[in-house]
Amino acid sequence: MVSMKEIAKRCNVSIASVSKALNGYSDIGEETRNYIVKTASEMGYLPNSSARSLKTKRSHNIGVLFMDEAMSGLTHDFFNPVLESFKKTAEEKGYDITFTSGNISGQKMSYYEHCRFRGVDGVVIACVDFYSEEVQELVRSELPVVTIDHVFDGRIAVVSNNIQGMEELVSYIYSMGHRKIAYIHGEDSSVTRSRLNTFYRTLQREGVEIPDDYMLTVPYRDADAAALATGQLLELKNPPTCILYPDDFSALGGINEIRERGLRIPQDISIAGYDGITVARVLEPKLTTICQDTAAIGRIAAEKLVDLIENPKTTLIDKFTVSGTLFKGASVKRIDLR
Amino acid sequence: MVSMKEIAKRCNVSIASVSKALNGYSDIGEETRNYIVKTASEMGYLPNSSARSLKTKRSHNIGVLFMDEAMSGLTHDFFNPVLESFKKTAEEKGYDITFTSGNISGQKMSYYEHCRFRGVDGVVIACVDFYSEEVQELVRSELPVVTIDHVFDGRIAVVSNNIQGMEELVSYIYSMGHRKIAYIHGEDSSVTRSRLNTFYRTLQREGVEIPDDYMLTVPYRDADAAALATGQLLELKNPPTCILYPDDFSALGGINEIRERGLRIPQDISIAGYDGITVARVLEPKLTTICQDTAAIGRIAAEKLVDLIENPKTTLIDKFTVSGTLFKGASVKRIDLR
DNA sequence: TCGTTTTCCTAAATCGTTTTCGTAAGTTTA
DNA sequence: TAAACTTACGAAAACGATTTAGGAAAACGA
Repeated sequence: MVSMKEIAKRCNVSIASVSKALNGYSDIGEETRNYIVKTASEMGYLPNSSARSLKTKRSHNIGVLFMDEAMSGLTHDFFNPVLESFKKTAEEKGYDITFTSGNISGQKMSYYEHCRFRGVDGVVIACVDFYSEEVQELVRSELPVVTIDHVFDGRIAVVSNNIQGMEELVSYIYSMGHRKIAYIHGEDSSVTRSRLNTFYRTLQREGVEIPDDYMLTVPYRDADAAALATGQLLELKNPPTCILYPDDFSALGGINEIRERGLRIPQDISIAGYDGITVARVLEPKLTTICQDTAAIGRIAAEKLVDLIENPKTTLIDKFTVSGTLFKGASVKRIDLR
Repeated sequence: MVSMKEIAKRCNVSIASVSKALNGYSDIGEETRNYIVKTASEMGYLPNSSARSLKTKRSHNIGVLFMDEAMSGLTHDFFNPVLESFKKTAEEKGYDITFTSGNISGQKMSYYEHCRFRGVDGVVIACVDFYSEEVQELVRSELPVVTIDHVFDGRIAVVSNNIQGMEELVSYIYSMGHRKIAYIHGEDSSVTRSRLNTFYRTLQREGVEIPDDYMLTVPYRDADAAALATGQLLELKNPPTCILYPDDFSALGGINEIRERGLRIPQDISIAGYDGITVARVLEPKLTTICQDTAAIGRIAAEKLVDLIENPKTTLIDKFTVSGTLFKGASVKRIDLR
């Protein structure tokens, strides 16, 4: 590995001059700089990031904390494109992405310890149990942090606009003539609460009351549970004309159950999902859903985090809301109001 | 940040002793060691990985190189669980995962340069254009490398057993009475060639000849192209009784096309996919497919790479083949042979 | 011509570790 | 009791960069 020292020797200059030439400092002569830069590239020089980090305390590395489980309404199919977009943006700004999980070098570490050990410049948190002690420790720490789909006081958060999304979805379904709308929703989390609240509010505004037995709780992204719940709804004396699911994947489970009972979508019953995962747009009938703007969520999270890292004093600490767009699939039928 | 120096001062010992105590060397007294370890943990000491890497030339960091595009038959839905499993195994062995893409710190770098810059101990390559110059450079380098689903001479590779998988799949379909089997296959790659070859060979052994117009090429993971190709097959004078798809996702496109023409699966036509992605097991009729053992692929890749990193002299350089398992979904009907 | 400023460059300290080598004390052996 | 080992520890040199403080030479102003 060729180091600055060797370049210095070859060029008959000091190491300091090499450093300055290579890093664009001003107090170095034009000729010397060119000469040094040229020989450096000839020698195949590459900076050593460990040495650099050691000295500068900046690693140009961002930690990503996310679990594979379907927590907080952020499902895996949904988070992947978010991470992809985050990675792309971060890389453009010169940062690498490292996963920070529990244990390293054999011994267990907390997330926070792991981050400190690796010397990441900041952390993005998503898809985890935000109430766990470990996450709390990280959020309370001095590290720059951005959270996705969860808001902590005094921390930057990027959240999908569940209020707008749910309102648009429910309004659309209402406008299609549905009045008996059931909602199989995910387990409790800030996302779930926000959607549930908007569901009730939007319908109440239209004067629609939803009976309690139209509301069921299932885990996110659990097709079987969703199928079961769907069966329950279909067996009601007064079944709904439309069923909302916690996410698209769950909706797939619902589709199976509905078809198994010989019913057709949307002729016999309408359904809608949430998220807008890829398969939802491939299947027939195309699923009516709210497409999350995963690219924007990832990009904004990366932009804000890098901004926070590089300009800690002036970066606005706030919640950034990203709106989804309603996809009007064929899974919701227009009902004639007699 | 509390360093060894501070611990040394507090304990009235030398820095060397602290290092020895903390890293389990033998030439340190039992009492001193305990005292040092105790104060270190009291002071909240964490090693500085940059300093350590600088000195030891080992980062305990593994680079992951994979593109989001659907190259080489390794689709995204399929690779995700592989990466997940890889990550888990690597972490258990004390390694972190960093994505190594093209550019860092603003300037463009080749993958190899990026790896050297970050000082990763090894690289796993998957899902990329294995013939690109950049990948070649990496593979020819001195870095420990493991590739997934592609074999380079003198390099460790973990590949899914396409021969066994295809053979099992085709034999099963044959045993269900199908003789007119069409194969919509992916674009050329070593994976595709291996599957194609096995497809022909297996059927030939049974004395079945496949007409050329039963064979169509589409990009991997392109539902629309698969739908188009499906239409083409259905319009043949002598249409097949069963269609094989390059992957499960493509099969979804086929399903749509088939249904749009008023045909039922499997009553009117049988289909089969490849990979065994999650949705394939949720949809009805459940898709007959080869379930890749993604967990094993990721785990073995990580194990081999770590082994290669830690024991370069004795690690077996070889190709490790992981078999998939046939999932007999309802999408293939039994045909009575009259 | 002399002092002042600017330009270009270097020496050296430092970041937090690991690791080699030396040595003093303690222990064993003959 | 002297010689030969062990054991336990420390001093110091790396690793490869960044950065501060300062100095020599050149350029400048009067």
